[in-house]
Amino acid sequence: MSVTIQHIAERVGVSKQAVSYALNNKSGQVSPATRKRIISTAHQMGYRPNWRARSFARKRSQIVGLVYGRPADYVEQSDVVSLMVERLAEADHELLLIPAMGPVDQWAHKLRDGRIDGCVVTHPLPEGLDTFIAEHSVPAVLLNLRSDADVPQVSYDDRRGTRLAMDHLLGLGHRRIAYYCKPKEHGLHYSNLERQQAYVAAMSNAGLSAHAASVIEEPEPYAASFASRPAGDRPTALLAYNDHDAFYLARALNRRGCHLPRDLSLVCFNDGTFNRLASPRMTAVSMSERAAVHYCVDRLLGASDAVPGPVLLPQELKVYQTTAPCPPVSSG
Amino acid sequence: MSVTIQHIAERVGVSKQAVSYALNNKSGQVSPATRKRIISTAHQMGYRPNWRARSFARKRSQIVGLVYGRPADYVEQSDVVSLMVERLAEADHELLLIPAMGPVDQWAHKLRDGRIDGCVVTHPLPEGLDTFIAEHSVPAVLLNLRSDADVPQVSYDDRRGTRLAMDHLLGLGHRRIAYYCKPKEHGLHYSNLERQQAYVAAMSNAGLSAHAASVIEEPEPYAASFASRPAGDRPTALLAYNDHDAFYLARALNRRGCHLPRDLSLVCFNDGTFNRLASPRMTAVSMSERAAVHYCVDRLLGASDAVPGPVLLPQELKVYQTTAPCPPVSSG
DNA sequence: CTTGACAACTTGACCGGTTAAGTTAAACTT
DNA sequence: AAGTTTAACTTAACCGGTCAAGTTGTCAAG
Repeated sequence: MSVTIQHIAERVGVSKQAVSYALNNKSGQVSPATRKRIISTAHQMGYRPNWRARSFARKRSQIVGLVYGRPADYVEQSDVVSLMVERLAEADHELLLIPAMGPVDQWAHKLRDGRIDGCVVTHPLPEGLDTFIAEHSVPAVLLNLRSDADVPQVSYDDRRGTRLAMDHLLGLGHRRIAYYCKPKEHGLHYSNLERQQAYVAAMSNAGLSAHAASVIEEPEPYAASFASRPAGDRPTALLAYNDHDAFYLARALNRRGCHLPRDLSLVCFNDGTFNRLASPRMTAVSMSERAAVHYCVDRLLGASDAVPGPVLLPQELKVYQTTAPCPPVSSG
Repeated sequence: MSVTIQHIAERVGVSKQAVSYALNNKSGQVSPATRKRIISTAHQMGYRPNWRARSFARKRSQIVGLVYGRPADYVEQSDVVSLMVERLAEADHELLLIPAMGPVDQWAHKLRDGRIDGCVVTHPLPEGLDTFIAEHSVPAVLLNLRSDADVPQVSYDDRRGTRLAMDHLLGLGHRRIAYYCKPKEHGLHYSNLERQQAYVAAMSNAGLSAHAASVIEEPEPYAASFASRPAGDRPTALLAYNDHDAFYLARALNRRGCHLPRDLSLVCFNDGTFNRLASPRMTAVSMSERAAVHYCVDRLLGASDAVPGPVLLPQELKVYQTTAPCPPVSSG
């Protein structure tokens, strides 16, 4: 089959252990002359270390896993994936995708049977996975998730991000501002709660009351009702829980002749790939995904200078094309 | 540390090999009674096979790789990734992402050192990888790529797809139809050549000559020139090489007051995630990515009933919102 | 009563590395 | 010159499974 260190050893006339030492640069174990002979022989024989044997012996696979919901959820995480791959490549590691299908106890063993050296868990958090990780001391970091379990975690400062978005909308003169999300899908995620709470707080700070239709089931019915109401009887601005839902809503509104930002100002959370291609590009609260991913990877691989508690990353407001001053006719 | 078959063997009072046989359901090697005892002991001790040891001994990792360009390219491949993960999960395999960074000989050894059982290579094809794969008999399938090397490959019937799109546009009365792509980025890919050739053929079949501005460098300059010309002096329809470029163009046009499909009908290739969220949703030539991915995975894992030569998959036209009848004023 | 077949194990080797613990000879002390 | 250190190796064990080749004991056939 392929060349092993044994073959090299025979060719050079040393033991296979000497070859191992030489190739791994263990200083002071092999003479420079022998090392040189070994290395050049290895090169000339086209030796490639057997990855399976090596990870077996070293008890490390040089692979990091990404745990996420169903396979399809992964499309939404594509920015995270690409950033992770990039960061891992710098450290000579690779990324294994681990979809969380079914009950945790049916697949979570993958996290501790040696196939990965550690993992990043991202939204949605499979039920019970955080306690599983804590119980079995799986090297893991929760990304954009929160948990009471003793697991490293990074998330975003959604309260501050929400304030930025609300200040922007209020500054543009908007008064009837609603919060838009699909409660069934996102109701459980911390970010929805924090965004919604911060929204309510910002409204009351401004002397306004949270708009009635703050939680919306689906884009189509909402768009229909929105389009049928007179301009004075509907929100002039919306804060959307995420980009995905916001795009669906924008399309539904578009089809009914309502255009952004003419008929409605819209700010969403996430300024990802979709938005980079969208037209009009949405004003968005942007997460520093790069910083988050770097933190996760460095924490998993470095393990040393890690901040102990949960890490909170800042958010930024990116003003693009879907927010405009509140039209005077419908203000107040 | 963790429980091994040796521990189970000692507890039950048999050899570790007996445990191995019992747990692997090798029929006729272990008595049903013993097997039962072994399995229940294993279960009760919380035994999990060591994945590294197992893949070392079995010479299989149960991991399939996906080779693609730079980490960022992966965002465009997110649909493929999600389909692959899904299909692989059914066969108890996992997906490792292998970005193709730098010269092939610097990283291609990853494809044959045992970390993966096989791989799918997708666009863009790293230079020389096809011959590397052929020379070293790496189990691989090229997805949406063509190569003269002796490597299994799946691609799409772009000529037929182009005909569908052109028939649609011609049927709507369009006569001044241009082909839009960025030659620098996509010029080398087979699909660009085929689409362009098929476009020219369709035009001449219809008694028309290919529109002058058939190859465009960048969306912004094109949109500017388009917007500045009178309606009678510009294309009424565009066939875009891909969704990504088409979205950029649509946005650039939008900003200049040109709206789809009022001022221009646009058909693009690919009906992926972007399009699912876009507004207006683009009329697109859709690839059966699911079929392609299934073919790749099945071929890698099954290896038996494989079609020998290159496989050509059909394309479909999906009529959405960016194509409309040619306005009478500017026709002819 | 012997022989053969078969079920139900056990023994031993192996996968290809890594690592700890010798061994040997030269160099360096004192 | 004897003892100690050290460089440069080798030997042996191990990682945790898998798999081929024995070794029993039991039962049936001849």
